[in-house]
Amino acid sequence: MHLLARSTDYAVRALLYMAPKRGEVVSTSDLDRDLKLPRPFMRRILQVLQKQGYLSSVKGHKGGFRLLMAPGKIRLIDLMRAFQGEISLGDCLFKKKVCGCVKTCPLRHEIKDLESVVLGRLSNITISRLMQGAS
Amino acid sequence: MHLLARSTDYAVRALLYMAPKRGEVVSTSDLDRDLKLPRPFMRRILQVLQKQGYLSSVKGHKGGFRLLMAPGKIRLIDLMRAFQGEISLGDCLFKKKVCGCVKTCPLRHEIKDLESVVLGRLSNITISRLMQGAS
DNA sequence: GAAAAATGACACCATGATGGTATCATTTAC
DNA sequence: GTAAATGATACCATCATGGTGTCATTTTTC
Repeated sequence: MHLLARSTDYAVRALLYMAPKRGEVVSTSDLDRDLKLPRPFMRRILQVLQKQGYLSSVKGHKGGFRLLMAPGKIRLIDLMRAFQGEISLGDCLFKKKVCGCVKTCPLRHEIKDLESVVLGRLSNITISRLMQGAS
Repeated sequence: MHLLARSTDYAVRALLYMAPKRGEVVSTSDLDRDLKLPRPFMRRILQVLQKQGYLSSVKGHKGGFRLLMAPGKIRLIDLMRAFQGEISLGDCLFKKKVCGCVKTCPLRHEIKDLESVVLGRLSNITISRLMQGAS
């Protein structure tokens, strides 16, 4: 059971790498050289981060990506959503087929409860907080 | 992202079904008739529950399973472990390949933290508690 | 102007976990 | 003896994930 997908993890690493270099253009090659992550996969991830507004892209030779958002505003939960979809521990596994017991299902209730706890904590984890934590 | 696998969910349903019938023998057919879950899959699940000591089995005609353990002692976390393996949100995704930063990895630390919270709450959820919650 | 180095946009593939089925042997009530 | 159950497994289909590859376009640099 992985809470974080690899893609999310890679994204975090990339952002942690770029955070101190704010304003600078960082290319996939830079990431590849320093972080040793699978390059084409990383490219895809950076493109997502760009579309989500975390990065701006610079095309052409000497191009790359630039960090747009303040590290304190980049929340882990949002990255997870971008790469893994909505985080819902508590969705009923059965779409109307089995249960019917939407209201009464005790499991659903307990897990939904837990979910809000998890989401709450994940919301507090930001890139800048992770940067501090690395010390 | 599913915290609970379907197998775990089925197991819970089966146990909730059997709990009020304690002492009685319940067969796969009974479960099948009343809970409308995929029968051969259910069989496999009951066998696991038996091997784990939750149920005893009665072979032959009119056979089935009998609930052994008190509903208050059956914890969701243990069922999850039985059907989904060890619940570890925080394992590093990379086995020595990428990181090296075992101590410093900030993500790892934060998630491990969250993990203990989740495990703690899951440990408190028992079958009997779910029975009450259904009211 | 041409080559090099970058992103944009996809299509594609391999693998593993999960959900689910099927089969055959054995046991036991009637 | 037959029906109805479990024991034990082998098997299969589907899907999410991780990862690769390709082609077009852009832009710097010479």
